[in-house]
Amino acid sequence: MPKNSDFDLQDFLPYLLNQAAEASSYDFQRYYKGRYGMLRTEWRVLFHLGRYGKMTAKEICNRASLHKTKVSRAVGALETKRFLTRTELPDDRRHEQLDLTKAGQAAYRDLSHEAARFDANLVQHISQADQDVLRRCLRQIAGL
Amino acid sequence: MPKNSDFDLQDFLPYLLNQAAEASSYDFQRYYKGRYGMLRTEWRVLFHLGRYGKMTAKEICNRASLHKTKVSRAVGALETKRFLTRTELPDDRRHEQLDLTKAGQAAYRDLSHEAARFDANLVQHISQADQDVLRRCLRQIAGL
DNA sequence: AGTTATTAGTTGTTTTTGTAACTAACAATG
DNA sequence: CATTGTTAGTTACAAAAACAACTAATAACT
Repeated sequence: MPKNSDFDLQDFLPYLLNQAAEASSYDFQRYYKGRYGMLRTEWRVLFHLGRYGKMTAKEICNRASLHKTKVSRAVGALETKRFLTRTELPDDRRHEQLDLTKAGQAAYRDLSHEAARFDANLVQHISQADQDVLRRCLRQIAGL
Repeated sequence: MPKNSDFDLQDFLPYLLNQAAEASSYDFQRYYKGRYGMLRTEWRVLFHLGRYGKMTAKEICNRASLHKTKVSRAVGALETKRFLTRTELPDDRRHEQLDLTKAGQAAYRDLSHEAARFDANLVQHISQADQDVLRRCLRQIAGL
């Protein structure tokens, strides 16, 4: 069985991407899960609201490429934790604007601070030039 | 609220990695799921056995960074599909050697062929130099 | 040998996802 | 202004993953 003709699993990009994504996500979990009992989707929603300001669930779906059911559940969980409030918009009562509460903003600041440190630590052994290439390639593959 | 002092979500590596990983994995599913009804873990186990030859479940766990329960269930599913056989090793009856059947090998060849094509397509707009940087960085982050 | 500890693998139970069907509000068409 | 279509969001159910508890075989210790 000649295996050397095949390309190696270590070179298969979806595999590599998953391994890298899982490794880095797993380590960062400890912050949002450990400190606030949040799920990954909740952390993403929180990040979007904290970073880009008040918006509607649909906008988060689009920006974060998340399915509406995931966002719906995350918003519900964040509301229960009193990290955000919903306000029905008078012009179209289907939309509801999501706002972080003080507690939500505090959690966002804390976590985004950790995220920046975490990120810096991840790439500390990668040259600036390579980091730029890496992020550019990832954005392209992700279709961002 | 000064948001510009914060770093952007688009630059957070775990986020980017997840987006890229999900986008690429999602598209490749169609091959192993569509053609053989396999789950991602099954595909990984098949790939390991096809690429690196017969081995034990534990070895797959270590090489693929997969939890033993996932591998156990994937092996069961692949056995049901008659893609592999188990043989208890006489020297230690806890281990069982996993071997691909003819059908398993055929599926592996088919899928690894598609994987190579898929991979080439993913990086078609990325220069060879950048691809090298990308894979090197990913391997480092993944801890491979 | 007999007890305890490890290791490989499985099974069961709980969380979390994914998918589809649903409600409610609005828009467009006749 | 009824009918049909679309959109935002929720809910219910099925598939999959995570985690813990378990069995069986071997190793280590006394």
